[in-house]
Amino acid sequence: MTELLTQNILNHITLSKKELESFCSLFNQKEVRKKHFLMQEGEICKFEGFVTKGLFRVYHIDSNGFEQVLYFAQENWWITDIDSFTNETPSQLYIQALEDSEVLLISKKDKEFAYNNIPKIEKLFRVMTQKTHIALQRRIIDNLSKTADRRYIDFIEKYPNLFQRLTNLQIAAYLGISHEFLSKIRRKIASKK
Amino acid sequence: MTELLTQNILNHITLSKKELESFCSLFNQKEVRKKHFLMQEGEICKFEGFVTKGLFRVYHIDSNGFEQVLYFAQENWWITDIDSFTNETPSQLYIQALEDSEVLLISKKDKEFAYNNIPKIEKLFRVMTQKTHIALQRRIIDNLSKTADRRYIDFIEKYPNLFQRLTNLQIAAYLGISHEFLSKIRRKIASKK
DNA sequence: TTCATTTATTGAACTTGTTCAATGTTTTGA
DNA sequence: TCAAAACATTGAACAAGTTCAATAAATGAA
Repeated sequence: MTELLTQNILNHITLSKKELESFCSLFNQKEVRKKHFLMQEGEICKFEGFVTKGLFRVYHIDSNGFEQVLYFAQENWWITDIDSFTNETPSQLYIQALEDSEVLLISKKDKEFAYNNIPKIEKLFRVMTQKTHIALQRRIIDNLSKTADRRYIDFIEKYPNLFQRLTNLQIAAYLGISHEFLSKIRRKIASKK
Repeated sequence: MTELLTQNILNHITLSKKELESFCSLFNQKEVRKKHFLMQEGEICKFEGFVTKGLFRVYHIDSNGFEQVLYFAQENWWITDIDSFTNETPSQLYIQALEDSEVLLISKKDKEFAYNNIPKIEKLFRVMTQKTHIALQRRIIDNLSKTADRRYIDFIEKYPNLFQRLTNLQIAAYLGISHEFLSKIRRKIASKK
């Protein structure tokens, strides 16, 4: 059940079998059915999660009612609202399952316990946060410098697997364009082939 | 010389005087004159820096020759290319002083030394990276959901101090719009008052 | 299977932002 | 202090992306 999780951890740092077991035992499995929410706006995010099955979207609804997707999380991805979780403030995000899904959740208290009792866990999350940080920086530059066509093509190349599993509505909300315009981009690309 | 730095650290975590001194001693001061570069594209970023005086911009030049500003760093801000520094890959960024400036630099080797010998330093950088992570997430959502007028007004409100010190060219490159268009936004705002 | 719901496509009119070129203003360095 | 360079503004033509409304296609639940 925690195979994927242990693999993911060992991909970032080295842990003894004992440390690994101790850390993994802090997680609880949860099933989330398609369209159901792991968290909604206004709640305080009490968990950090690791997806073992299915697919989630993390999104925001702005003052005009438009949805912006911050990221998608499929198997082997971590998921949380780091802002709400860290500062214990009401979240501005929704986390919704786009397929029948399963996550391993760790509570804030248990994560603190891990930080204090398994020193390398501090490093694990520093390294993971750094990686996300790098990805976010790249996305900001891409959003500033690239046209929507280019961002769409890059998305397909970077996440061919997600592309298969997502509707164009979801992809448009990630790229920051209307789904009608995405449709026109798709036509243009198709006609070029 | 390291007063600002110690204050900044104590803002994030608790350290004994000894730990603090030991960590601060790993930094070297460097002056960077206006318009000079702390780092340029293609170099491998060998340092992490803390600005004690002046102002820097961290930016990228895209394939069409346009500049995108990732962030500005004034006094009390940290500065690095975390991607290049972490992965030891050639940087895609420029770091340039916009005023006569001073930074305290720590090398990768000394930072590793600190991680291994002052356990709380691991926590310091985890906490700092988390905060940046949160800020980057907010910026992505803002870039996706807000119009240029709104982003400009928000920028002024959020960084009134930076607004004073920056040219409109720099601000436009941060907002992701042409400086001509920023000029038109400014006229529109001025006429409304 | 079927019918309701969600998703995708299309066109026309519109808004936001860019590009280019010209002109005026401010800063800066010798 | 003064000329050169950098910065800021403006208008006109254009390109990128949105909005709205209509229709078609795919999906899903009973």
